[in-house]
Amino acid sequence: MGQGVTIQSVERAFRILGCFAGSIPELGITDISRQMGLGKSTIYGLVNTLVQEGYLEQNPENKCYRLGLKLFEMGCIVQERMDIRELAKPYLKELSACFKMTVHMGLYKDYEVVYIDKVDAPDTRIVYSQVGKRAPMYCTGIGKAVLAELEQREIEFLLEGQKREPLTPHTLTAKDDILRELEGIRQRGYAIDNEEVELGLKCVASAIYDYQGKPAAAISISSSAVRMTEEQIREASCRLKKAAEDISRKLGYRGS
Amino acid sequence: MGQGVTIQSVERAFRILGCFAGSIPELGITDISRQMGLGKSTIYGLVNTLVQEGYLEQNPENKCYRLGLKLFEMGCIVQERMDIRELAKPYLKELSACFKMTVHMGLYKDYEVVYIDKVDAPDTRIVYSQVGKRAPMYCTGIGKAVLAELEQREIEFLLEGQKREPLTPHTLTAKDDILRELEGIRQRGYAIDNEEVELGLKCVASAIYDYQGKPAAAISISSSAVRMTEEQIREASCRLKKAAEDISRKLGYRGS
DNA sequence: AACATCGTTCGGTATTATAGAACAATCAGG
DNA sequence: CCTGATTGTTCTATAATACCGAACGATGTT
Repeated sequence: MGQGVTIQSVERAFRILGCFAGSIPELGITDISRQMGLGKSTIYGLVNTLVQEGYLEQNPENKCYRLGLKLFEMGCIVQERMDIRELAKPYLKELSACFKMTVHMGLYKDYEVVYIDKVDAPDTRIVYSQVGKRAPMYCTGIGKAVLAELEQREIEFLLEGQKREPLTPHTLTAKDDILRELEGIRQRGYAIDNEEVELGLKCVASAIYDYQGKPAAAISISSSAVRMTEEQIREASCRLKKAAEDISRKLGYRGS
Repeated sequence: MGQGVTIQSVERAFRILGCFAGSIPELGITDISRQMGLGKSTIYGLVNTLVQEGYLEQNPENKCYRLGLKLFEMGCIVQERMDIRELAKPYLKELSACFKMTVHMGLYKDYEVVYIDKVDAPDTRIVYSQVGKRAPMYCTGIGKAVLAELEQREIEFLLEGQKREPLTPHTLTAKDDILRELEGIRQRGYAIDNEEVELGLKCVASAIYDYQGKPAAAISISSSAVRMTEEQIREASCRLKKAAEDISRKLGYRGS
């Protein structure tokens, strides 16, 4: 992680931004000061700079701070430049429309999955949005689909390095179980999340490869467990694999 | 602008991020160094820190840097917390479906408009996305709708402070012309962009008020000039005003 | 093969961020 | 209405820290 030169005050500034990623959207100077373990005046200067740059804004009523619009603006720019996202969008839409289920796309980044897009099922009422969120590799459909296709060294490293918690009774946490599961994924060409992250929720996922042949992302079709029958899984996995292959090819992948 | 304490290195770090907001998505150390007018080693340290925090990432091929995924993640969080956005979404969808035109929502921020959401017309092929972008007040529908409802002092200050360029032959730039236009907007209750920002593009816009009664945002219906007939403008403005009022009321506005 | 340009490293210097105490403003409770 | 404990903010001395210029090795170009 921490390699090379680090400018202390800049690092601190971003750690302050990180404080606002939690569940509490508004924080005061004292809150931040406590959370960071630094003096109030130090935080004050940093926060002031963040406000000037538009990355934080101050609620004039209670003097508390919250994340600023600039982050939204910059986030939009990043979004526009993610060509894999634009490229995959029509496939996601088609899959969602075809199966009337929710479709996700996740990027492999820093040994985790970052959800970068989704298309909700047409009948979705409550939207439990995941876009922008991170998720672990070992128990999500998208995570496992990517994990299975990584180099053996990287798989080992990944499974060694992180602790795994059982999110449901179905979650695999033992290293051997996961390795066996990954072997199955490689043979089938797609991964299944069998209520491993949330009870009553199943999904099918398939990996997307970049021009170097490395798994860079994955797409998934998810639905309530009752609707996701064996029959549906067969059909969905087939269409999903086809879509993932097409996207990979458009990214410059020349493989199987 | 620059009030209070400023931490130099933090300010510089964010100015570096700003360099990537332009049209060139990848920059090298030397590029940034030139653009910032600072030594390479100074930039190197700052960029390194930005990479460590995930706000920049390095392309391993050409060693160049680009905006990092962390900005996307943080942008998504900001997006989630914009309650006005969630609140207005159904109205935008309905307006778009009803008129088969594109609907935008813009926030008033720092004497400019920031587009925070849109719903494309159903038949839209090319998507010239504006979400996340800023736009001037004096010539856009959303900008004028908000501008007209600001306090006279603020209007004066705003019109004094910025230079206005005619984007099309229809753009109003003279202060007196604009003041007269704003008077008309206040009387009608909605603003019209009559090909003032792009030839062949018209739009109707109406302001949204926050709980303090101040204009905080606006929504607009836009379409090609040929489709936007007098008849359409009458109907659209009527529905638009109704929607804007409803949204304002949900934000806590208690007014006319 | 010489040259130019790139990203990166190094170390002395003094600018700059830091921390702690004091400030005014606000709020809660008696 | 006053007290007392918060809050965000300002100030200042200190020394830690970010800065710069020059040098490095690696690429790629002429």
